[in-house]
Parts: sequence; structure tokens; C-alpha cells
Amino acid sequence: MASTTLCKAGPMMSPNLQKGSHLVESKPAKCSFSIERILGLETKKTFTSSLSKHHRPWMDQSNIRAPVAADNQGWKLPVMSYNLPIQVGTVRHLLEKESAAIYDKCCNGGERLTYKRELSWYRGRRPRTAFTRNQIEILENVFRVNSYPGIDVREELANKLSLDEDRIQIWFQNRRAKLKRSHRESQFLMVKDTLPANIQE
Amino acid sequence: MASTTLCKAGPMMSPNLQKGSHLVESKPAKCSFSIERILGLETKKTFTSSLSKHHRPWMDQSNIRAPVAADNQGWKLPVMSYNLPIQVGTVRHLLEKESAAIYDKCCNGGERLTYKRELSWYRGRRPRTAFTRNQIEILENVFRVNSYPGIDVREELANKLSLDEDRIQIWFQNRRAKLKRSHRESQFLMVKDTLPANIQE
DNA sequence: TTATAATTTAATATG
DNA sequence: CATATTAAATTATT
Repeated sequence: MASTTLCKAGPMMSPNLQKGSHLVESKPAKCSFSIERILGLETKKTFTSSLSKHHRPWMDQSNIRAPVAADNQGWKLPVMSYNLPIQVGTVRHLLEKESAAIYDKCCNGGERLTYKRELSWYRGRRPRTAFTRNQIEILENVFRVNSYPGIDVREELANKLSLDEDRIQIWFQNRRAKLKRSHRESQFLMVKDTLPANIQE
Repeated sequence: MASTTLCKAGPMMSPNLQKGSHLVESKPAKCSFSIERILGLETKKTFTSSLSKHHRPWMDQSNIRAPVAADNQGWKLPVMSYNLPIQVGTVRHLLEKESAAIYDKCCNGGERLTYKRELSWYRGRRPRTAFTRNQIEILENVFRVNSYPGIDVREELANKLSLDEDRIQIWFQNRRAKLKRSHRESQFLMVKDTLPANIQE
């Protein structure tokens, strides 16, 4: 690993973090996530007040201490654009054609699907909620009875558990996804185990 | 159902969850969200059984001779895997002594896998991939150009490097985390020096 | 012990 | 709401 730790705490990286979008300059203009676009978003520091779709109360100064759960202390404002691509010219160790091919894929063609994610970081991400054991216990118990609690139940849970109703909803969403995943996995394993007949001892 | 394991393979896991909703008693006895109410809201869905994405291909028989990487030699699928005495859904969360017993029974002698590895496999963890220096070099080079390679690039890399595409994806995930970590650190160091933070404000 | 591959899950985005 | 994806936080291996 030590062979090419290039980006690690490089002297040039962190200063850029403080300067906002300057980092973007170092990549080629032809990238479809254009500088303009990023800059455009960059200027929207007032975004939080727009109240449109993305309300992010946890970005309010007053709410930095997340009222959320037991221990979410120590949340800091998001770091921006730490991962924007760096100068392509620095790629020397790839074989020529490999570099070319990969570069084409990265910066010339498609491949832009992840940049919406990246943009979201400009707006900050809610600090991950760490549910307590007790909270999860209760959530699980309710989940077993009803994996689709309505708003009223969610509100009650929120009350009881001192959580935002939003957290409850997300939790159930994720929990349902998990259940479904595990079903898929079980089925897969069962299919797999059915093929060899020597299962039965 | 076996899927209510929240806390990883931790010792406490969730034995309580199997007991039904008794645990609700750990909070004030008066639950305003009554079971009846919850039941009333219940609207179960039938989960579709799509086996599209197999979750643990390395547990698959057809992959016993891991075609995976250049140098993952030495990893073999344990013999005992074919007569799992336990329900599939619970495989990954066996207690240690259970695993030990099974290990003793099935793998006494012959196998040259270490106990730990055996246990690890049995509990469903993919054997750690050891990337070669060259693989890492190329991955690092691509990372500098694009830290969010899409599926195309990942596949191409997988091809070139004789790795699973999944390994590539995980690698980039971990690499981004590492970069972010290092940024956090250097940013912290820098805050002491200067107060440039509000430049663009 | 450290670095990092692998896992789990909360949060985000999309349809 | 389902689904896919990502980051955060861990676990655990080397």
C-alpha cells in the first residue's frame, strides 16, 4: 500500500478544502460534471433557507446538537469536495492504452451517475444516528408486528424513543429492505443447497 | 425468522428479539401504540423472490476453486459446508462454540485451514483479499482520476486486474474513506494554524 | 500494532 | 414506498 499513497494528506489537498471550489480547477474542463455546475451549487450557500425539498434542520447552528439520540456528539460541518478528480496528467504508471481507455470512460463519456451524490455533500449530510440498544429493541418489536407503521404509530414511537419521526421512518424503510435482502439470500442459499443431494447427512 | 440480527455477530446479538414483544416492557408499561392498533394497520406484502444478485458468491459451490483473483491461492471452501446442520438464514450468526463443534465434527484432521479462517468463513465473511502491489498501483492511479468509477470502469479494472468487480467497488469505497480520514486530520491540523475558514463567505 | 478488506446500517437520491 | 447507492462506523485479518 505504501507504494503509491498519493492523495494521503497531500499538501495540496487540504488547503483546497478551505477554499471551496478552487480544487475543481485542477481537472480537465471536458468533464461533464462541469465546473460551472459545481460552482453554481457552490454559490448556493443560502440553500438551507430555501425550504424547498431538502430541509436540513440539522445544519442550523441551533440544531448542531442533534436532538436525536443518545450520543451524536461531535458532529462537524461537512468536508467538501475532497474527492474531486485530480489532474489526469499525473497518471504515469498506467500503461498507455489502459490509461487512455480508463480516462475516456471517466471523463469523456458516461460515468457521471455518481456526481449527484457528490453534490449532496455540499449541502451536508445528517450525522449518522446511533440508536441505542433499547431503541432498536423496541423498533424491532414493533417491526415484527407491523413493518409498515403509519404516521401515528411512528409519531408515538418517536415520542417514546426521543427520536425524530423521520428517523423512525427511515429506520423502517431500511429495515424492510434488510428483511427483503435476507429473504433473497436465504432463497439463494436454499437453492444452492438443494442442488447437491448430500445435504441430508 | 432469522433475519432480525441487528448487532452483527456480537455476543448479545438479539436473542430477545425471538421472544416476541415482551421486551416492550422495558419501557413504561403504558404503551400508547397498542398491539391492536398495530395489528389493525398491518398490511403485509408478499416479497418477491428474485435471485438476481447472489449475495455471497464465494459460498457458492461453483466457486469453490475461487476463480477470483490472481493470488488468492490457498483459500478453499471448507468441506463441511455441504452439510450444514443449521438453517441457512442463521448461518452467519452462529455462536462460536457451535462453530467449534461443527468444526470438530466435520473438519477433524484433513483441512489445512486455520480454525479462525474456518470460523470466519462459516460465519460468512469473505476471506480477505490480498491485492498485489501492481493491482494497488493501478487502482491508485485510477482513483486519482476518478474516485467514483462507475460500473464500466470497475468492470474494466476487474478484467485487467483479474479481480472481482465487487472487490474493486469495495476498494474504492475504502479508499474514499481513507482519503476523507486523512483530510479530516489535516484539516484539523490546519485549523490551528490559520483562520481561513470563512474566506468565501 | 497498524493498515485495510469486509460488513452493517443510517442517510440520500430516484422513480 | 422500494430500491440502489453511499458514507459512517465497526469488525477482523494480515
